[in-house]
Amino acid sequence: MTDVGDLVAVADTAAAAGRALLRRPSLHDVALHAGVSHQTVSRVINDRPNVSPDTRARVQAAIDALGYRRNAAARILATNRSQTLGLMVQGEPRLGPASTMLGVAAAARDAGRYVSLAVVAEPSEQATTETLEYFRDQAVEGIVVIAPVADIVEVARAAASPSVPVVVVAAGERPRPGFFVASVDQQLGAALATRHLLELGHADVVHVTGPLDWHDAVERVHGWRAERAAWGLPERDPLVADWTSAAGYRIGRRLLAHAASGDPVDALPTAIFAANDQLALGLLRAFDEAGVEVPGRVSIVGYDDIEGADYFTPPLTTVRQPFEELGKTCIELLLAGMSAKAAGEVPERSAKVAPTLVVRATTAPPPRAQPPARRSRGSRR
Amino acid sequence: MTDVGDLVAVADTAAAAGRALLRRPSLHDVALHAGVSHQTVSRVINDRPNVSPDTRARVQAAIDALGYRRNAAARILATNRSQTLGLMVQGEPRLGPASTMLGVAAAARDAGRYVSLAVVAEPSEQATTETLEYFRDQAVEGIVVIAPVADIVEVARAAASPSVPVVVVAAGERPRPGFFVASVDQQLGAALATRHLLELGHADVVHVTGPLDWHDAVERVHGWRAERAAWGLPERDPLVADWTSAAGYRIGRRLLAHAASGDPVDALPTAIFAANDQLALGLLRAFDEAGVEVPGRVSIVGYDDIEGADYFTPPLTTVRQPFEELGKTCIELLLAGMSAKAAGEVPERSAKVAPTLVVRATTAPPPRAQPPARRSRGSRR
DNA sequence: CACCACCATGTTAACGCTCACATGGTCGGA
DNA sequence: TCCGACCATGTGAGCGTTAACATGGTGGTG
Repeated sequence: MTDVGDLVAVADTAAAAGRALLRRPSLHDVALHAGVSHQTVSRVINDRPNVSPDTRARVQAAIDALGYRRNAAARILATNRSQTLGLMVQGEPRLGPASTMLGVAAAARDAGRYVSLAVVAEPSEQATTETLEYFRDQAVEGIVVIAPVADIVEVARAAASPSVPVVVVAAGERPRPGFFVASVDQQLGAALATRHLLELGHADVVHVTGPLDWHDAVERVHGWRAERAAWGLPERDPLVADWTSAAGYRIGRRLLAHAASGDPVDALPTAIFAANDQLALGLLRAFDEAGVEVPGRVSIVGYDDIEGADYFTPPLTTVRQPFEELGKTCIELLLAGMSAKAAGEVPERSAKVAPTLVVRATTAPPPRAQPPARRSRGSRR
Repeated sequence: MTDVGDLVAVADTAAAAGRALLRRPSLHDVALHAGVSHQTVSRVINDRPNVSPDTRARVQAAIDALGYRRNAAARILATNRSQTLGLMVQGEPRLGPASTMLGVAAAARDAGRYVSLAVVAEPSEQATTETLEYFRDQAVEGIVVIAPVADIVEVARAAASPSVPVVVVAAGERPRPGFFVASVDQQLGAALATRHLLELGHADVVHVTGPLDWHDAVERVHGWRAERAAWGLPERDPLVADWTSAAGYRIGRRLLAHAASGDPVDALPTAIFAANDQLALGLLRAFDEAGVEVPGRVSIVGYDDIEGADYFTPPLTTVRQPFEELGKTCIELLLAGMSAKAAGEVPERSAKVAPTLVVRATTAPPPRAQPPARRSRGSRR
């Protein structure tokens, strides 16, 4: 063919806009316009050496004049590299995952990659597999899985093809070759919360946990356990709940009821670490209704620092997670994995970002202890 | 070339997995394997007529045997249709936008489209333009813009190429040809909240609004205004805040201070409609501190129904928005726009989804009104 | 002065798919 | 019996790019 000659003749005389309606300019059009070969144009747009400054300028001018942009599909086809990363999230719009998503997307774009988003509604094996196929069809070069629930990780891990690195955002997973793990250090966060309470002089800290099929929940339990052990406290079980305020409230009521029953073993604890802010809110409400003072009688630490936590009654001491940083970390791991793969290595790595404690007004020394001259007696209450 | 012959010979004997390491099978490989032409294979995978059942089955078998999957890039290059939708969000992970994102992604996938995600950090013209170019490079066929702030919409509208339909998620925008608008009906939501308070017998309803460069905030003001007008109440201005609890708290304090100053014009209102739940939380806190009873002395309605709103003290009456449905609506509009464009039309449309009122415990009849023959004293505390 | 390296540039062939058209066989009606 | 319609299938070109290799000119070195 073709009428490319005509096209370019038009382009030379008419405005670029006029042509755009006809067809987007190709490398070839630019080449004709600049009086060079398409390969030279390719060299210019890819910033390759061995092009004279003069030619480079002329080509650049032609590019600008025609409003040329490289065709991504053609490039992908020719290079067999899609420049695309898959981002898979489970369909639960909690704030953390959402923020992580945005962090991932932003970091990916900074790295010059496209991001393909896929939502998997239920954490079933089938849904996960379908999603991975969806990504495979796009020839994504890496996948980020934001998977708060354990099952989904298992499937992702199993289905991950060896050639495509996967970063999973999930605390507590072990990295494997080609399978990276990024997470907020939930153990640290939980330890921070627990330590804060212990340092205030509390004899013990109770933990109200989220559902135990969530990684984050399990890790927070670990962190709490470890910190208590470090202070020489005996083993004890957490109170298992879910993430809702209703559950927090229910547990608060139960605690109050047991304490009222008079059994000293079941006395109302002086310090509670809740696995998220909603739980803390439910506890707060239960205690408020019962006239139990926070933090006078019992101290509470939450987790997440949700919007508004600073205006709970009282403002909540909690743990804040650096989600954007987490997103960035995901991409870093992925890119590292990709280039390592290209170099023939198959590394395994994990990375954690550190949460921070935000002290507000739900924590104070226990009723009868005096933290300045710290000296906790064996007895409690 | 090629060693395709060898490849397929291998495929015939070895497992598909063995070959995959060498090269992903192409149409051609499948054709060879099935003993037909590549075009016939193409017909099968595209479900086109004029293929005998027998052949179809044989081809299908070959596809399965080789684990063939169509190469998206090649298809895009050949058809000049990317099957990709751009999803642009502003980098603020509030819950609404996040849920909408997931809704969009899910609906797009159901419609067989890929979703390319881009985050624009600041709502500047430059950032927006860059994002649109990023999409243009991928030849997206439609764009969803989740743009809570006015400016970004303007830019998107201006930059939108006529050939790519744009759906903007923004209340109050006017659709234009090729520029669709999807939104939660914020005016309705605000009216619902206002009406609820008025129906309880309150003489007036004050509105604490979000920042007025947000569409949603402005629309809620409109809805509140309209409902008050419908009840024959005189015009009045809203109290402008932002979305934070701190602002709600500050406004609550100001209201209390004015009321304490004794000027009857500035008496403490009996009913407040807050533009979101965080604001409502701040108000709740201010009133609680001052010993002003909610809902005894003043009723409050929030907006969003954030997690935990049911365990505020007291549980918050609020307005819930159907974000997932909104996401679906976006895709419907976009697909309709795309096919209309293909048919040569250039429609303009908008669609709204309806929020619902969730009545809980922060609303009650006003102190002296008697809908259910209640009779409370004017004094407080 | 011959030779080779090196630089700027061009030429050609994929990449894997779809589209438009070509081919050959089958069947029914004139 | 012959012809055209229609069906099943095949052929070839082209989408816009990159990769590999080819070419011709220039300059430094022995």
